[in-house]
This record gives sequence, C-alpha cells and structure tokens, in this order.
Amino acid sequence: MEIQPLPRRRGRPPRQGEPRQDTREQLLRAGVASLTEKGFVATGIDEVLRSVGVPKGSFYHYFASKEAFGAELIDRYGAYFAKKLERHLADETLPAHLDRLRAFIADAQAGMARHDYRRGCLIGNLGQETGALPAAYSNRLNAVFADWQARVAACLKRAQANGEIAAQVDCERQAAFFWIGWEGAVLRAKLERRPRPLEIFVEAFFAGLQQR
Amino acid sequence: MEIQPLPRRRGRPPRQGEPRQDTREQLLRAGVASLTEKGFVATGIDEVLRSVGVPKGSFYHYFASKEAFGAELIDRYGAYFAKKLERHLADETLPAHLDRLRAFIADAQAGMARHDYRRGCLIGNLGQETGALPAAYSNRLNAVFADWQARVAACLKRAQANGEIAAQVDCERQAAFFWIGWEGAVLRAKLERRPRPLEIFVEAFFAGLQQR
DNA sequence: TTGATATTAGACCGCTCGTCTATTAAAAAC
DNA sequence: GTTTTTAATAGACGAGCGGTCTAATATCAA
Repeated sequence: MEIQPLPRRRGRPPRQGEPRQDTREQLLRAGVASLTEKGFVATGIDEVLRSVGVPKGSFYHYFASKEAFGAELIDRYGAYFAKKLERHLADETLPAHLDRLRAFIADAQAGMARHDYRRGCLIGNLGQETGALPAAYSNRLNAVFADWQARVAACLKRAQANGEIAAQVDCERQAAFFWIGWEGAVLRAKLERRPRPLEIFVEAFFAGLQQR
Repeated sequence: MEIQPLPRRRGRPPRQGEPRQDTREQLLRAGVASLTEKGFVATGIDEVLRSVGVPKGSFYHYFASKEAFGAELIDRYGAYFAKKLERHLADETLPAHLDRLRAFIADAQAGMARHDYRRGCLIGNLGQETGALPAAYSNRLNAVFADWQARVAACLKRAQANGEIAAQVDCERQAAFFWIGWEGAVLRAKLERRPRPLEIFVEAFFAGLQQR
C-alpha cells in the first residue's frame, strides 16, 4: 500500500474557496521571520518556500533572484518600522514627545517578547553579515538607519523645543546614539533570550538625555 | 605543453627548512579574520584553507568539525580580549581607572581601523547568527560577555572607590550597558566603514557615567 | 472559442560545503 | 635497524544549495 503524498497537480491550481491569498506576501513574511532569526546567508530559498507550503518553481515567478528578494525585505522592513515610528511619534494623545518615543520602544520590546526573543532586527542582522552580502545591500541598510535616525532626531528636537530636554543637547547625535545602542541591545537580548539588555539600554539612554 | 600545477604529493610532506610553522595556528588566525568579517555560516572551510595554502584534508586532522573549530575560535577570541582588557585595566602608569578603560577602548578602536572597519566583533557577529548556529554556542558567547562585563564592572568599582565616579552609580549595570552599546557601535562602524559610531557611543557612555 | 497570461510542479545544472578514505612522512617503540 | 604508531596531507565523495528551465494547468481578455 503506497502512501499517496497528496500529489499536487502541476500548473496553475484552480482557485478553491480562498484564492490562496497572495503567495508573494506570504513569502515575504516568511523571509522576514527567517532573516531576523538566522540572517541572509543561513536562510535558504527552499526553506522559505517550505515554511509557506509553496513549491520552488513559484519563487522565481515572484522574485528575480535571492538578492532581489533580500533587497525587497530590507526595504519593507525599513518602511514598516518607519511607519511604526511615525505612528507613535505623532501620537497626539501623549503630550510629551519623549513619551511618544518611549511608546515606540515599548512597542518594539513587545515585538521581541512576542517572538520569545528569538528574532533580532533584520537591518542589524544583515549589517553583521556585510562581508558576505551583495555589495548593494550596504547602502540600503545604511539608508534605513539614516531614515530611522532622522525620525528620532526630529522627535528629540520637538521634545527640546518643548522643554523636555536641555537646550545644549545635540539631538542628532543622541538619535545616532539611540540606534547604535538599541541595535546592540537587540543583539544581546536575542543572545540572552530575555528583555534585560533592552531595559538596561533604554534606562541609560533616557538618563543620559536628562542631565547634561 | 601541459602546465604542471606543482603536483603536491599526497601523504605527510617531508620537512624542508621551515617545519611549516604551525598550520593549526594559521587556520585559527584565518578563521578569526573570516568570522569577524562574514560570520560563521558564510565562512567556508575551503576558503579558510585556501587563504592559508593548506589543502582541505588537513583540516579534519586539526579539528573535529567546523563546530569544534568555531567553538575554539570563540574561546580564543574571548580570552584574547580578556587579556587585552586586563593589560589596560591594570596599567599602573595611568592613575585614573577610567583612563585605563579609555585606553582599552582606544586599543580596540585602533584594531578596527587597522582592518579598515571591515571586521566586527567575533562574539557579536556570532550572537546575531544564533538561530543558525550550533546550540552549544549560545552559552559560550554569553559566558564571554559575562567575563568581559565583570572585568569592566570591577574597573568601574575601583574608579568609584577612587572618587572618579559618583557613589550612587550602579557599576554592574553600567558595565552591562557598556558592552551592549559597544557591540552596537562596532556593528554600525562596520556597516558604515568608519569610526564615527564608536566615537559617538564612547562619548555618550562616559558622559552618562559622570553626571547622575 | 481562442489566445495570452498567471501560477504552479519539479527536474536539472553547476557549484560549494563538510566529511571521509587513502597515502605518505616522521617519530617512537622494540 | 626494523616495526609500529602517529602526524600530516591529497583528493574523492555525497549532500545540499541557488538558480534556471520546461511543461502543465488555470484564469482572463479578446
């Protein structure tokens, strides 16, 4: 008695009920999950496809190559957090701008907790792999950091204008410091599988903002 | 006319002049270089061997597996920087303990500059790859951080006893903060290929130590 | 009805990776 | 001085990878 492994017919499948919602989107989601956990090099296309139950042949219908796939992931991830940042930093229900930044941080922390501290930051992860990545990635990654940093800097400046931060603070520099340290904290939190590094960094960051 | 590619005879080679100084050591050095640049997964054994001019077969004479090779690299790297730390933190020619820490930092910065900001921290690099690494690595990496952190904490406590730091500073916590942020800075410095992130972090770190 | 297009299955190729086996020299044992 | 053991190497090997291709099948527009 042979076990029939559900022999999927080849060719475009008939749409049954759900029109197999956006395979491309699913691939991208699975890609983010894998890249944040293991990085670009360690992530295999096959593996991404398997996790979504999509056959290999489909991949190159949606993406030109693994490199193109990764590039899109970087852009999407950058845009996703830019949006998240903006949502919090423009939250009128919080009068203090620093509290808005804190809200974003809490959101990000919750995100790490939700995945049991197994996933890091896609941008930071790929940053580490620089030496093994397509050359074009570096600029993309730096651009994302520059964008995120600019948004935080703008927030700090508004806080400064609001009297929440002393006038002599260099907001641009502090924003740079924030992302430098935050990425380090995410890295450690992932390695230790717990939120402590995030908490330590955040506490120290805001303490440093106050007195100088 | 065939080009004879210097057909090395198989088997143990006769010792000629130099006894082929410590192949094992060379492999480890090349390993550090590659892992700090590209990480563990992206580093191929073949590539390490080629860079040293050693044939593939030799590798498994010296190391049980790639995993064992990596484990040894982690330990060596951890010990190397522990030693470097101790050397600076016990430097009697510098009266202020904070200056000793600064000396270590300057040393590490010079190291990055020497490699043109292409190499990061081996421990931090592997930390990012956690999801794709042998499970046993995580403990090793955490142990290294714990060791480094303890040394910095001890230094800060001596500085505190010396009146260089206010009494209410939590040295243990600050030491944790230091390594969290430093790793983030190394990551960014590598990505941007310049020392700026290191400088920004160090400045902010010491500023935070002073006033609170 | 016909053709063009979207989406899939899975074979295939070239390459690299980590491991293993066979081979040879040196060193130790007898 | 012969034999045995160990050190060190060369290269074969199988598995898996990323990427490509052909063939198959459905949908949609003309």
